[in-house]
Amino acid sequence: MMAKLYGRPSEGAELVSSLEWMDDDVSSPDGDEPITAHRYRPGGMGHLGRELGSEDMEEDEEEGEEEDHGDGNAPKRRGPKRKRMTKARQERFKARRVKANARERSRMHGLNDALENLRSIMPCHSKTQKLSKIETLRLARNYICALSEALEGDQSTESRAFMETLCKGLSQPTSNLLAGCLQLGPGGHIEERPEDRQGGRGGPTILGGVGMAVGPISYSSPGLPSPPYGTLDSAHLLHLRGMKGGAYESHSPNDCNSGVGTPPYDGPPTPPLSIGSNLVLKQESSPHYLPPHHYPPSSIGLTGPQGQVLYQSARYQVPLEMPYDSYRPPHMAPPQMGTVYGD
DNA sequence: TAGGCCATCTGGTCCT
DNA sequence: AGGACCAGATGGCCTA
Repeated sequence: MMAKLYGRPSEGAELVSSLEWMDDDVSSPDGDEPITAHRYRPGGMGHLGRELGSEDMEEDEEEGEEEDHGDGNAPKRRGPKRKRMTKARQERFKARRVKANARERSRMHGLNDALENLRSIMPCHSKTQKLSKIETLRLARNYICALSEALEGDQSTESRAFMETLCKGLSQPTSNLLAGCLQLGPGGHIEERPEDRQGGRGGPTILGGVGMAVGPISYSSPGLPSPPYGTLDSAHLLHLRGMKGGAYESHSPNDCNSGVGTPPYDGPPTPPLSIGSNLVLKQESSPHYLPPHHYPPSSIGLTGPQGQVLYQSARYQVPLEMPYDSYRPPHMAPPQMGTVYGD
């Protein structure tokens, strides 16, 4: 009867059957037990179509008072006698419901758009392994905390602590994605690799023990993990380096736990870079621009129980003992405006 | 097959 | 009265 408004199979469906259900005795199909929103139509989608107190939803009582249902103890329903659900009222209700559904869809799409915007400014995102909603929110929260701590000077954006803050409470796959992003760095342009599909739910463990508690990032899987893929917008982090004395300087420490005491924030001098899998770095001219850096494997926990390197970027195999700055590949110089990394 | 994630429908509540 | 927001519920899709 109803044309599908969007792609989802169930969209616009079931309304008619809901109305049909509404034509049944409202008290309950099998008795006078109170109807709550949790009573369902068997096999159908959605709830018993009923709006308490709504004229349109007042039920068909053409048989008069509800039957006894054979249970003499059942209390009689109180309140005004319900009017019959006429055809016209059904139509009105239907139209109203359709409108409400459309509004709700649109509202949820707006919410999803906002979430997508949030994803796009996360330090790490992959074309093929999209962060789930909950993971996006968690990562965003962690990102804010990590950046706040970095601004306080407690930790460097290249530190292990920064990574740990970033990974707090994230799922294993998301942590893996982060690790992969950090590992691949600016040259890590990944385009639709088949392994991408495996990095999703329950993928191989790289960062073990990263739970709600702040645990050490440690490798917990015996075999070599397959590399997670994605990209890290490390320029995000590097903005920080140039911010001392800049617009962020006045940003006082922010307690991630209390969430209070954050002064008004004027925003960065340049909009946050949003670099997807194509890694387009286009803000070299920004006064706060700093070239992307690369995390040493040891800083993101890609080591075995004995500290051995279990996973390293194929491009940059470096000894773990080397300080980070000493092995930054020479080609990590600031890219040209509009540079597209990758193949 | 179980579990996670998602889009959608739905009824209730609050607000304008 | 109508819209926004919310939470509960369903079924579909996907992956391990």
